[in-house]
Amino acid sequence: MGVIIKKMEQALNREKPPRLTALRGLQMEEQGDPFKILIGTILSARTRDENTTRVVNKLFARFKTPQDLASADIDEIKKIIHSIGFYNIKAERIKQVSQMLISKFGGRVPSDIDSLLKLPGVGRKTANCVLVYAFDKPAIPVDVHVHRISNRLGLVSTKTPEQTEQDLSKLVDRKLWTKVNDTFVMYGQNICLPVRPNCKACDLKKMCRYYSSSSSTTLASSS
DNA sequence: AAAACGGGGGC
DNA sequence: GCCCCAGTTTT
Repeated sequence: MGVIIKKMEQALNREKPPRLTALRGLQMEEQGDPFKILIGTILSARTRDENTTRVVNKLFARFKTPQDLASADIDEIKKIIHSIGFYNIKAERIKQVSQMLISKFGGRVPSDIDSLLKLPGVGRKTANCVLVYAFDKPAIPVDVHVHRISNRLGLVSTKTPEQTEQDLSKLVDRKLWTKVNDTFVMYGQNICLPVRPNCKACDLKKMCRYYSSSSSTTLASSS
């Protein structure tokens, strides 16, 4: 797995541009704060990341703690995050999450999966993000990119992200559990796209089921 | 199993 | 103008 990640990183560097830095609201200046990781991850669902990062920073400039957000005016929250997708639902949820943190978890973000999954708007992917990024606990957040690429490379053979998570966790060294997410996601955005992936730039063709089963017309053209 | 939530960016 | 996007909840 370490080799795979290294080859992905090399390809990403070689393909110069995208690198969409400052990814995911988890690597902002506020990283390490479980509350901000939790809220930032909830807000990032199904939205482009540069945009979300900006919004998250704006939100935390105004509301810094669960107490702040729990008592915030919902319309002000909505106004701040209005430029991201699903902003209406997300505003309600992050306020509810903050309230529940206070009422059920002593104002702190819980560090076990069962408690995290009780929070509104928190599913497996978000819960695992909090576990591994905020608490350095074993967890593999499986989003569409991790799921797709793991299957294309034959690391797993699964239908659901849950299965992928389970199978991957047996395969991956604990040290790499955050890297799998970080690297696969960037690779998925920039090279191993859902459709017309840039296989020309990829050094993993030899082990790739998608590549070996694709005709040249389904791959991205070079010119 | 499928629909619904959704504004912004790429083309 | 059309299509897609670091999911989760509800039907």
